[in-house]
Amino acid sequence: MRAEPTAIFKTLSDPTRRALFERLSREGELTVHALTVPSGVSQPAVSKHLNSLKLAGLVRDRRDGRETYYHAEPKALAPLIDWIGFYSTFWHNRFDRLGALLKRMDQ
Amino acid sequence: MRAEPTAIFKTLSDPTRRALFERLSREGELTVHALTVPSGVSQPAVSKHLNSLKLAGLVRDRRDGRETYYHAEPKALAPLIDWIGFYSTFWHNRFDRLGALLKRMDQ
DNA sequence: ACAACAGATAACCATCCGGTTATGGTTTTG
DNA sequence: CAAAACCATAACCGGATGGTTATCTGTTGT
Repeated sequence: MRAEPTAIFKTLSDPTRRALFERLSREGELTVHALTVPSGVSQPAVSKHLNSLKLAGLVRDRRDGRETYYHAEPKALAPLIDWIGFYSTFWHNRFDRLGALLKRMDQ
Repeated sequence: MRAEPTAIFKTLSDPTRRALFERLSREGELTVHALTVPSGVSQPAVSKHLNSLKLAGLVRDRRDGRETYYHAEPKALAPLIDWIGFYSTFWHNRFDRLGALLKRMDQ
């Protein structure tokens, strides 16, 4: 049984949500406030997006006083890479099961 | 300017649609009828999904009489891989040699 | 103590999305 | 030529989704 990539695809399909993940990937730990300011949407919207990302395993949070720090969890992208290599014969032939390969590299 | 992966994420986020792409990737050219039978949804639903995939560049079609053959366009997944490597430093390190591969493949 | 701040949740709303049935346009078949 | 087959499109419907404002809890600072 392979991991289900539907949730990851769906979570990353929203540009605002993906932008949050991108910032966290590049800048490390950030508070909700820091993420909200340049996001273009309201703070509740950001909170909801962060919760979606969290449910998909793409981010984690850490409470510190009245602030909550979020950080990206890039390993959660593995099912995506696995899917690309597994179902697309094009990539499959060229990368020989890229996902599995990268998993082995992780050790 | 990087390719916009939103459309690809969104298109692949639906399981029925992704299953169509998977079948076309594995089995090559198939008619709408052949795709409809085991899909679990109606023929118009399949046609609409195929059109979505087509708009995202993930499939192409070829008319032959009263039948329309669809086939996968796996190169259209390249922006996905590019995005993963670009925004996730975690995977970026693992993709160091991959970027060159992708560019060389573009011929 | 209290005012201000950080964040999550509730309630609501408009739009999008994936499904359906019905139908129309071509092409093949009998 | 008439009927059947293949596919696309139209029209419609219910539920999911992304946004808002309002509010609540909890924490910090004066």
